[in-house]
Amino acid sequence: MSKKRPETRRRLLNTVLELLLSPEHSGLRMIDVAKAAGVTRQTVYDHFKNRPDMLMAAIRQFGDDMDVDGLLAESRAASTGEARLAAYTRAMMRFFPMISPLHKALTRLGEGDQDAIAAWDNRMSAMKEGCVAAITALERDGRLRPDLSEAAAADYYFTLLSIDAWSYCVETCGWTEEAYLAHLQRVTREIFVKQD
Amino acid sequence: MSKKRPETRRRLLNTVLELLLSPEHSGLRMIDVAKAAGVTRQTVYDHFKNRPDMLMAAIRQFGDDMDVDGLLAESRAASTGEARLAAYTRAMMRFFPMISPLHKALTRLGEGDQDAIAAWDNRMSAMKEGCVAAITALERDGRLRPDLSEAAAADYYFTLLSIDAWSYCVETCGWTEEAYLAHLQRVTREIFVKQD
DNA sequence: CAAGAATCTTACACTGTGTCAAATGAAAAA
DNA sequence: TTTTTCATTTGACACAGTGTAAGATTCTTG
Repeated sequence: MSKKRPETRRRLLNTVLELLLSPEHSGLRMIDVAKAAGVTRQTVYDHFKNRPDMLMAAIRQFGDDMDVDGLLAESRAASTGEARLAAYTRAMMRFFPMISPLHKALTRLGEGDQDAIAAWDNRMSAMKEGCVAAITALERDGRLRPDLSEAAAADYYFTLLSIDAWSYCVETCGWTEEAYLAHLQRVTREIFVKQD
Repeated sequence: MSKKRPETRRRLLNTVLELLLSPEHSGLRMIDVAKAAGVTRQTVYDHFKNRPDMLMAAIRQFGDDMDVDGLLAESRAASTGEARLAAYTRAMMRFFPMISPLHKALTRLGEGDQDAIAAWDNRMSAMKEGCVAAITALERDGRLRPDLSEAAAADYYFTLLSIDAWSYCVETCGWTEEAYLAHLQRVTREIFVKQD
């Protein structure tokens, strides 16, 4: 059921993502995936247990195709807490334009595909660890605002790094990506970093 | 199709909300609504054109049942921009616990019920006007940070008043509602209000 | 009571998911 | 080259859920 012809599976997953990200995106039925991949509906079921399983596999592949480590390298290499915070924020802002289309596509599939959405949310919340690491580095430098606990600061930093907030300002309100990043850098500095 | 027996329609809408907000919430089929309301599936279709239409009516009723004007009175009556900003933030934080369950229920219905979700989003983004009003009042007092345009400040204030951010900190991370409100008051003041 | 409206009953058409078994076809092994 | 094997195809089928239709009831109200 899982690994018939790797090439076909690959093609199916690419097709799923393609359809999911296509502007129309009016449904995404199994038959649509099959047709677009030049294959029978049965073949889809030969490769994936069911719809949620197929979607989860597509999401996983999408994630794997991205060079996450490369994006995070600068942040991890930062020598000071402040530098790490800024670098992590910058990294996430580079991330968002890549994942935003898929994010929006997934939020509009509900009910039956709950598992797939959970898989995505899980990937997203891996970001939280980076938030914790950045705040921890800041605290270690003695530069975290004294009126904030490490946990609370990490929680709130995570909410500031919301893709929905980014999407609203950049995609809905027309901010440039640079303007949003600059704004967020100022905000995080003011909120989290102890001022001399 | 719309106005048969007002009492029955009312009962149906209440039932929809009840089921939507119930902890299990495993599906919400038309038949579930009918049974729970002690009525035939046909009767549901006698009162609502289809599923999205029914959901939209339920959402509308939910909104109408809330005393929005009462919650916003303090903000509208505020004499200074700073007071208005603080009052509006406070009002929204009183709002969120009431609407959060429905918000979560709606985000997990996708695809076919897109219209209903759009109706909800529309109601939510009415909040934006309050954000603009608060920021405008601040600007009028000459207390808006000079490095922020009125539009950009309103955009970002709106993202800070995100129910998802509230939900994450309060419901997921265990902040008290008071702590979140206090935090948000400090953050908005620091970000938007010109410091002397 | 009688008229008219709301609701019920039963049936059907349609779409989409998931399953099954046998037929086909193409590539690897003999 | 022939055989074997395995992915894919074909053409069903069962099932669940939505939406529609027509006629039979039951209720409200004049």
